Amino acid sequence: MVVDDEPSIRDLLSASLRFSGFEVVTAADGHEAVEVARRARPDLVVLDVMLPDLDGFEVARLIDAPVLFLTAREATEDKIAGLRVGDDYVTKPFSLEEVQARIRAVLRRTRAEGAPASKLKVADLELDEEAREVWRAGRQVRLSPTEFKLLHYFMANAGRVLSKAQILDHVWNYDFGGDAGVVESYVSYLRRKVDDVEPRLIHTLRSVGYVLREPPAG
Amino acid sequence: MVVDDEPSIRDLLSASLRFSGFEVVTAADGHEAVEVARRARPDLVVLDVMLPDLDGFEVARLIDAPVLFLTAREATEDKIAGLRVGDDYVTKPFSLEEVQARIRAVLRRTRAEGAPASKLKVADLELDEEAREVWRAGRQVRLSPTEFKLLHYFMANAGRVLSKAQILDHVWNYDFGGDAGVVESYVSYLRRKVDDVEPRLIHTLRSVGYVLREPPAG
DNA sequence: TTAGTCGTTCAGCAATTCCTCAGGTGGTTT
DNA sequence: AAACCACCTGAGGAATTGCTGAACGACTAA
Repeated sequence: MVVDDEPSIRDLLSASLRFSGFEVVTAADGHEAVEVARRARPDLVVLDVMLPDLDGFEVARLIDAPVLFLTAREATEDKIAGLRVGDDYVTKPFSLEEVQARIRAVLRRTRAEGAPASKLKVADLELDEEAREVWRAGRQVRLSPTEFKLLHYFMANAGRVLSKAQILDHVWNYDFGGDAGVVESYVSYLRRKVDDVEPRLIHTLRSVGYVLREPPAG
Repeated sequence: MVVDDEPSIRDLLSASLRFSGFEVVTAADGHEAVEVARRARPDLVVLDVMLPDLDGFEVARLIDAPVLFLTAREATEDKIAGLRVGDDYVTKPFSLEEVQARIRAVLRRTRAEGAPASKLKVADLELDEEAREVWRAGRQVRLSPTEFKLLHYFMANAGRVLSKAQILDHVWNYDFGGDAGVVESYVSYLRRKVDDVEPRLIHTLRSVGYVLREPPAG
């Protein structure tokens, strides 16, 4: 369940989550959230702390599901102490990769049982979401946060062609104002760190975008 | 639904889309777009960013359908960050092939389920729109963007005779000023790259045009 | 404070792509 | 056979696109 009073944020999150295979319901304020949650029984709630009627933490108390809070970057310090065990938070403005990563982390912790491996693997490139580790050809590679998010997005969409605009939309914060040049820079960093051996996995499709995939045999 | 205030663009797009089997409704400004969309419930909206009354992004917010934006080549950089997930954009001046390719891509992403293969095949020549790959006689072939668009147009119209004027209208931008000589050049490139083995698939019909088809057995 | 990391921008260079043009080829007409 | 025509293709210059090193400020840890 996605709870936010701004329609643009609500749409952004629900479209992105639906695309990733989640079933999504939404609510625009605290009372609606409580009501919808009672009927829909969500596995997890993405909840803006700042709602027009109720405080996000109050809403969380009335709902029996783990919560991922959305909070303004300033108002964090004093609030995060109020998190229940199992909950987590993301600051606005966020990137979709960030939100989805946190959602998966919360669900993983919650559904303690049969923990899914949470490892992505393409050829001899491996990424462990949980441990935040990346391995290429048996060697561990250190990545910065943005490099990690970008590589994760590539690996989660291995074989699919991704435009620079798509990458910008998913990996960078939704309010990022810069141009696609920064994507080129980070692809360059990734190539140096994790794609400096054969077979090359990150391929440029000129004036289209990039793909991460094992090159075809022929 | 096609939304643009210039009648020439509106007609160009709606004629081309109708010919390809889409049902099309049109609108000339933002308010009309919102109204028409409410009644017609389009699966997708092709929307000029620059409208006389409302901003294209505002219109998009008021319509519950994925959007393919049409934007001027300059005004892209700062705007593409404003796309919602699932949306896409094409810069003016565009080619009809370009627009149709993007439309198909958006619809494919949106109707997540039962994704159609999106593969074209003629004899031992195969083209995968999604992966942007081309294979001839089991070998993968690398094509430039224009070569790819041209081959796609040929394969989507396999067996049909295409005049150079038709090809120019579909594959090249609508403001292209040059002559048909460029089509000859690109047909030549294609022949070298994908039609260098038997059976020959691209045939010249002198003073008529070209056809892509498997030659009859006899 | 200092050193280090990170995110971002930018400019110069490299690679690719686009298009034009002109000479050559081969078919068609006179 | 000669003249004409449509077409093919190689060459090359211009433009576009992408890559990467360098530099900057913000931030963090020691």
